[in-house]
Amino acid sequence: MKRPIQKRSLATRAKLIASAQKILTSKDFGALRVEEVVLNAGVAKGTFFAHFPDKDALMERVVSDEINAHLDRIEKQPPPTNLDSLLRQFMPLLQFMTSERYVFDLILRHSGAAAKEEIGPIAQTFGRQIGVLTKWISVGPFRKDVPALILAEGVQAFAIQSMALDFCAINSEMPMHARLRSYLEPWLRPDTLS
Amino acid sequence: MKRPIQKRSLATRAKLIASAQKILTSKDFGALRVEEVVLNAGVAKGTFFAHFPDKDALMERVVSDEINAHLDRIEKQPPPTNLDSLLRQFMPLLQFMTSERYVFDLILRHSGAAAKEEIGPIAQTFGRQIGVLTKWISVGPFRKDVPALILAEGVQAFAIQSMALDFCAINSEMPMHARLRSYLEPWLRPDTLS
DNA sequence: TTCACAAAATGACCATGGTCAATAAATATT
DNA sequence: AATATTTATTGACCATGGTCATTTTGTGAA
Repeated sequence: MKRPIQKRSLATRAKLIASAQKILTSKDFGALRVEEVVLNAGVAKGTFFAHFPDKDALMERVVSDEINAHLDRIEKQPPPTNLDSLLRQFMPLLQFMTSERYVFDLILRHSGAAAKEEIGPIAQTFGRQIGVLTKWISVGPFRKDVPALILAEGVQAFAIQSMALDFCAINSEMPMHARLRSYLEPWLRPDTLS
Repeated sequence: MKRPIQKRSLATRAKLIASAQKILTSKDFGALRVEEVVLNAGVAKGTFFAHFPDKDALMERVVSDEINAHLDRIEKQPPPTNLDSLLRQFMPLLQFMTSERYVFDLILRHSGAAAKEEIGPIAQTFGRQIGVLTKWISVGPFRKDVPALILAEGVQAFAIQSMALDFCAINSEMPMHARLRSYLEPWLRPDTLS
């Protein structure tokens, strides 16, 4: 017979997440160890894996919380009236995503839902991003000959490309936002160019 | 006083690579174990890490060899005269890149050179890709209002986006090449749209 | 209250990538 | 040839993520 989830279990999960967040105030994401999380939370290692399928799942949870906070802020703003303000509103989020190589790789790995499985928290934030971008693009001064959804997906692709190149030694003379702008101008406003 | 690398060392490295390649004829990339590689090559585990900084480095080597073979073929072809033949010529490469989740993640992780370090073999193949694309785009029937290099980088960004979405359960009803085409039409030929 | 049983937690154990002090094998110097 | 010095190899050992049979705890039924 099925029984509901005990509140003890919810408390344990909360302890694990809180423990991770506490550790992350003084350590990089990449330096976080499962061992440390469970020690700090006062539970056994096996308990961790009863709550999260793997370490990535916890990191996903923490990182997606951060991304969602950015998206909350972004969604509160009025739609941008030009490309530069669109860029400006998204930059803090991109900044976070590239704050650490580990974080960027984690996000990349989970930006699409894994095949045939349930959509993960990071993939969900990508869905939200597409939502905001689609709306903003459709009401803003941007090209109308292409569906706003396609344009939004393109912006996402260019953002990822810009972030990836930002980690690259060769291309580091150009700041990320400038690179992104050089893609988005011809993508979103091809008619304004000679 | 410095001495040249011994041929014994080169032989060992070759044995390791050959061993990996042999194993990969009957196993997925993701299932390859360092233990198995050294056993098969008849050397100790420590020897492996004297030749490769980590497992990724070997995988990079093997995967980049494969990519370079594709690029050799691609570079032999005449420049495409339209978008569809451009796509067709690149599809086998993209197919290989998405043949396995492990391979795609590896490629993503190493597509940009790691900061301040030497450029890796996979990053080099991305450089080659940009080279071919830039040339093809500049001589083909594509927009001229944007530098061909920027357009080429955009194609790469869209290719990655298409591959990533191809792994995604939600979006899998649309084949990769069709998705990529829907991005590239407005990116490379914005004037042909209404 | 007691019992039965499902949910939760435990920690010894495993798998695998990676390290390093010690050793062996080349090569240069005498 | 004997010795010194640098390069290459070795394998015991470590770090860390992850598993699972066993035990503990909570809860509904009697």
